[in-house]
Amino acid sequence: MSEALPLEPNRAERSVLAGKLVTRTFYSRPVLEVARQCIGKVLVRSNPQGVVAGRIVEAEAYRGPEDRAAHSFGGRRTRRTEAMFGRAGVAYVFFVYGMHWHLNLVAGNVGEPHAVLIRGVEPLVGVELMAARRKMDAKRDALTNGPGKLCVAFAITGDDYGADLCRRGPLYLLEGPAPRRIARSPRIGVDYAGSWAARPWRFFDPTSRYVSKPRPAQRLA
DNA sequence: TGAATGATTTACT
DNA sequence: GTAAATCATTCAA
Repeated sequence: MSEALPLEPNRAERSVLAGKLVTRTFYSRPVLEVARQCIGKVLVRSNPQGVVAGRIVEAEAYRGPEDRAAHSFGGRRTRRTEAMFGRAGVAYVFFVYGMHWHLNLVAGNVGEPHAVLIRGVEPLVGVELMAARRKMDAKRDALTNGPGKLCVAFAITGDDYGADLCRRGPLYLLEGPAPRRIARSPRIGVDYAGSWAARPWRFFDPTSRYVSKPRPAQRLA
């Protein structure tokens, strides 16, 4: 991308990156708790272009096999969903609408196909690199306020499928200050799931600018 | 083998 | 506000 990058992390950025790794036991719990408590944790991406990191401000729980909104509904186990059936603390990455990647954290015990979709992140480290990838100004909320947008900013693709988030590799999660408040609502974009769509399994920090904006169709509901 | 669709984003009227 | 972009995955046949 840009030849001027990467920049060395500054003092504040180094402080963020010095945080403790989130351990696998955190993920090996009920998916609703994982979704709620991952708000405030810090997602880190490290690759040859540089390091970017951001605070998770919005996430949704998907609890297969009973949850009709989950890709693992009905116990569907395929090449795509396989990661959700394995150990917790790895990345479940998938491609939708012919153009967007989405990142999930695998949760629960082995054999329980649960996952947490990351929908919004507040930039903390490498904002200029994110802006270059997004081809927009670094100050805009739209940089990382949606599941597909943040995957572009973090350069997350199918290559990250199954990545272990519990060690300092290309993609991992660090502890961060807990938010003052956590709000919840129904999940976005899962109207096909009948009554499951009404369950308040979306969690977010209501004070953050980087929570995703509802689409027109959502606004009417 | 083919048709339908989606855990969305962007551009445009 | 609406529509286009664009393709892996899924399911039916």
